[in-house]
Amino acid sequence: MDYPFKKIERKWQSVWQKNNFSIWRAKDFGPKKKIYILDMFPYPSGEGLHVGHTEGETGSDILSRYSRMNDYNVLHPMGWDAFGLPAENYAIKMKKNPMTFISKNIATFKKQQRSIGLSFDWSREINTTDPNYYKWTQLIFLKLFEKGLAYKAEAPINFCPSCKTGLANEEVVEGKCERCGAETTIKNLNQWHLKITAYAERLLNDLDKLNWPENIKELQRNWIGRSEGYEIDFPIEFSDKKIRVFTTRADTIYGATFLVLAPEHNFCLKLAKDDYYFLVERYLKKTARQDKTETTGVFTGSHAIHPLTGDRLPIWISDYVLGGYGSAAIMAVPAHDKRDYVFAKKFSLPIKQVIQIPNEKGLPFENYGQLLNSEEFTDLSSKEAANQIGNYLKKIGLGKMTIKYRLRDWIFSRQRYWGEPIPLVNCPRCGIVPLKEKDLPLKLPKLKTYAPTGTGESPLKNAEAWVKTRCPRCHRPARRETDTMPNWAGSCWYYIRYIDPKNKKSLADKKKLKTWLPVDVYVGGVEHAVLHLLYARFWHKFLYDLKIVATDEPFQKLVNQGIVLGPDNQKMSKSKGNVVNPDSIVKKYGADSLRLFLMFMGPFEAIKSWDEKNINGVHRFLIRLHRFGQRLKARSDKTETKIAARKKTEALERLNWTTVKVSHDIETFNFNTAISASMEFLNYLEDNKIYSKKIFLDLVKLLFPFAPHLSQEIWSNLGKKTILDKEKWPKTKTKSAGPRKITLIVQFNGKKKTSLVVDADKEFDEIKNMVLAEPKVRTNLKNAVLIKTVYVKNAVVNFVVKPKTE
RNA sequence: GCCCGGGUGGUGGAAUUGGCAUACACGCAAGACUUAAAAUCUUGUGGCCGCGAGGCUGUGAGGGUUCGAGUCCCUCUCCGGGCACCA
Repeated sequence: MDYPFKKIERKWQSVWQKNNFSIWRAKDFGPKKKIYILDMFPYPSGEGLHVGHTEGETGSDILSRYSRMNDYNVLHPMGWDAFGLPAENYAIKMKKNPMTFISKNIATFKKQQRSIGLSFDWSREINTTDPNYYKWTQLIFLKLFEKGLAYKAEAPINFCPSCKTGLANEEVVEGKCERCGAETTIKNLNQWHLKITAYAERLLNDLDKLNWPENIKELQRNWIGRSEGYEIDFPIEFSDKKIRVFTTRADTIYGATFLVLAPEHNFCLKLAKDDYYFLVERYLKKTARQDKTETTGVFTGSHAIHPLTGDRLPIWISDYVLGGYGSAAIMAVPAHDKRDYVFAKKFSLPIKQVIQIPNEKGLPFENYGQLLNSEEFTDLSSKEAANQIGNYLKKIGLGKMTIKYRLRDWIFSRQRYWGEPIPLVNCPRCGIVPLKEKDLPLKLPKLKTYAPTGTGESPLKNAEAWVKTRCPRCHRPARRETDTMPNWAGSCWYYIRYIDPKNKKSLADKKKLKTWLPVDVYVGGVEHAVLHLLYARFWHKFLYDLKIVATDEPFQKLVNQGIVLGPDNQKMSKSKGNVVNPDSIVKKYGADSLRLFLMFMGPFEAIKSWDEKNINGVHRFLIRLHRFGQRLKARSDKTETKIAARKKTEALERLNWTTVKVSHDIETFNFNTAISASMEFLNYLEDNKIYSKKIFLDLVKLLFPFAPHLSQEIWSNLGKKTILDKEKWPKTKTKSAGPRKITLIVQFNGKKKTSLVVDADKEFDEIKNMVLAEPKVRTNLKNAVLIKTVYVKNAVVNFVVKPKTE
């Protein structure tokens, strides 16, 4: 028989809702230990909550409810990352302000979150598009500007022709716009940048301190891409100028047979000799860096002088050398670099081997062999040679050690409407002038049309009345900056605002910040590894330098929920029509079943595919749990005393074990095994007819974080008046009272033959006779010669034998 | 090409870190209840051999270390993810 989940869930949700959910409100100051459990706040899209959100939010909810019962002061807030393109596109289509769309969606999201029983502290709700919120986002930008970390520069940047805006490096995935999937192009635009590269070293080093999944740390390390190497100057023949190259392989310098400049290099045209000028000019014009497979290049006609050998090295131009990395010029060592090799082959340039490659097959080019053909450095190891050659170059003034990063500065302006306006003014007299703090927030104006201009400029350009202003410094007529911030800006510091969401004087009160930061557990998807998570760390470190926050990292522990694929094993998306809406599951099976199902599908961090038929398993479990509660209620208290003492001791021991297991598994996000341990325990109670209210109520407590509605219902059905959130988690004992029994495994040659129950912590001599008396042991020993006996206390005895030979 | 993960029944997945492989659940099969079906309950369920007790075999492949390997080491292979003319 099914249980009345609809009635039960409605009932307890309305109890929790009293006083605006005050039971889940975090106390800023108090004697309890704090824990800050944070979800990556969602973008309130028109599609509503999907099972991906639900999975992560259920996981953090379980930990939050568990923590409350373990006497923690829990901060578990929720809010809305509401700037961004979908709302803007909707606004363009409907000719309405994006806010109307956002408000409606937020209402839907909240209703859904309540319907699955998520225990957020709603008194701290925030919304990045609220001027009372983005006032502070703008203030942080002004601080960055003040410290010289925000600058405007014309640079070739990624541009999305469909979204009609510039993008950050991080927003381009495989040459496509991260948001809309259109192919991006490179455009020269005058854009605001944030100098994230100034923090590269710290962003890299501090990863070591964090309790994050190793793969995410590795993604950030690769993205930052630190390389140690040398800058080496190659004098140009018949000139006093030098070409500076960057290499991580100074040891291969004797193998350099030509130089290659990126087409963006300043010297390209200057170096082009008469006969070659036309060719070079043509090459520079047509190169578009589209085709990465074809090797192209052009000779300048000039030569450089090798700083050690004095050889003449031809200087070439090719787009396989990048303009934006290193010094946009390389020394080509075709014998030991694959790309240089391909280029040398194509244009018949010399190849000179300078490192021993011991084995043709399997060894990488970077293999640290010994040097060949390298004058006094010959026979040194590659590593040693790099040092010595580096030192020598330094001595003669042609080289120095240096560190380069792959990380680029963050392109921070967007030519769109629905973002925080950049609070700056262009004054014909004073130049770029920041607004005063008292003039924040600089609110977005209402427009007639929100469509991008198509000229590469923001729609705000059209709001003439808003654009026209006066310079904050000289008070003469001036014009506002019309670019807006990217949608990542608001999410860079929202976890700070939750701590003090209504503060009118500062981002948040210092004392409160000190109480709550850092975030102890941050739950979200892996897709933000080099976007939000990198940007937020950058801003946090900046705020740390301003002494606004007291920790140098925002998120101590990070947990990624694995994505939930659709039933077809494809990523859920509207266009594929495989999106599963949690509402339909709640309707059919109830919120508790949905929660349990999501957590039982597999490890929290693993990729899972949605297979609805498995929901029967957890739903049946809840039915049985409910029924067991009903049965207990129907019995008189006298029945309980009838359970045999031995049976009861065993049950208590199993309960203890289950409690330890479930607690551990919640703390480590192994929810699937916590649930199976609970299932096993209920199976055990049923099979052995252990109708003990006391024991069962402890199981109900263990299940409360997972299935709060039904657990609370059973709790109250069995005569308890309290709210489970305020109850204490069952206590565990580390040692059991009586003599502990263990199951000893008996192996022959490492293979299990039998097992027997013995007292724990015994030496082999004490139990030897018992073991030898086992029939299986006797027969096995009879037919063999015993060579050795291995005994591991409390675990195993292994008889090493060989067959009797006749 | 480089860097991370991962490969266990028909399926999702367990295995306290070197000590009972396949817990828990799905599915399937048989049975009970039912006029019937659904729901529910009971039993069985890695493969091979055997009526049976039982035996053999088994965690992508091959080798190694060990009394003992899903777990550690080496070689290979396949799958997933990330980065990529980054010098």
